[in-house]
Amino acid sequence: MASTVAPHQKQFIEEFGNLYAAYGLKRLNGLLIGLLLSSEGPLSLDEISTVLNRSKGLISDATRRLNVLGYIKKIEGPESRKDYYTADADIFINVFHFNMQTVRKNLEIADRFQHELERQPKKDAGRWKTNLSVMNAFYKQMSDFYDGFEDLWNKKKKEL
Amino acid sequence: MASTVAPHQKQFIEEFGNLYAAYGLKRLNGLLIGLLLSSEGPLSLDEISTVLNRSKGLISDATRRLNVLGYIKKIEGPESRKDYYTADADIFINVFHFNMQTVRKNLEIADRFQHELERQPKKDAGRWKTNLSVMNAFYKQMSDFYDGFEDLWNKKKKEL
DNA sequence: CCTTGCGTTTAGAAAAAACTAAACATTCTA
DNA sequence: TAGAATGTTTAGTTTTTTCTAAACGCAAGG
Repeated sequence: MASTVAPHQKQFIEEFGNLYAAYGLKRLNGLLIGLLLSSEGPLSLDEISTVLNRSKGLISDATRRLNVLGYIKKIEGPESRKDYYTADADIFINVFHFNMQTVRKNLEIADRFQHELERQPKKDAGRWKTNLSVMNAFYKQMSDFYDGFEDLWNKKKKEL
Repeated sequence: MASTVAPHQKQFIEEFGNLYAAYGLKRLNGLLIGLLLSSEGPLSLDEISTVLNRSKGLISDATRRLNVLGYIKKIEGPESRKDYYTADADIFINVFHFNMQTVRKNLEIADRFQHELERQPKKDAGRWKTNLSVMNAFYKQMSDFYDGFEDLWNKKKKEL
């Protein structure tokens, strides 16, 4: 497998890095995922390390984490005892699940503090109360929407 | 206005800080927004600075940025020339718009590189091509969903 | 004008994150 | 069983981010 990469693949990888960075995630994770998405076959640690120009230890750590998150997959190398990595087919939905968690967390917080304020009614918390119910309504709707989204995607995926 | 804060408001503020941090955004922004959401009236720079225990310069900078993003609003103080800040009523939808941008960016990238690969057909880019079309389909659907979400929310907001 | 009360900018300190190089552990191979 | 090829852990360095303290600028009121 080539340890270097064509110009527009390089560009794609960079875009992914930037995307992840802009999103607050680790730039390196973006680079890694961009690389695996645009590579024909699975890549070894050393290959990734060379292309991305990072030390082996760092890549070892990054791949392990991304593997746990379900963003990339470890492949048993056929011949040697090398590990090979490839982008998980469900990577997009898995990243989406991460977002979903945040939405659920928002909803949970709104709920919790709404109950808190009811249980122990404070004067001068009118604004807070109002904000909590808007927050609750918003993330409830979003949560429902996300469920709908996932159902639809699962159907569409079968067609592809 | 009180320069200190009840225990469970403190807790709410912390939750918001953690939420933002977990999302990759600045923890301080979360704290600030949590504070404003749970405060009865607008707060001055100095009050925010005291409650969050950060220097005035830092808070000055943070508020200005959040104001530009539309997450918080500057209120003209009636008596003095102090600036007062409050959480924008549309804060949740505005944060949502930020996500939307990322989704659109993903879609744009998928599109762009699909065209790139067509224009200049590489052999051994089968995997990349497949991934791009999955990516395209995924973020297209998500983009559509987001539009639908926003329409529905605008309707629901009128009821509240 | 001079002073006072405010928000902003800035230089640099402190803390956190990203990264490297090297030691280490494990497993295969000869 | 020694050597080679691998992935992991660790200690420490570099880079980036966050934050403070103080200087600054500007407007209002005497």
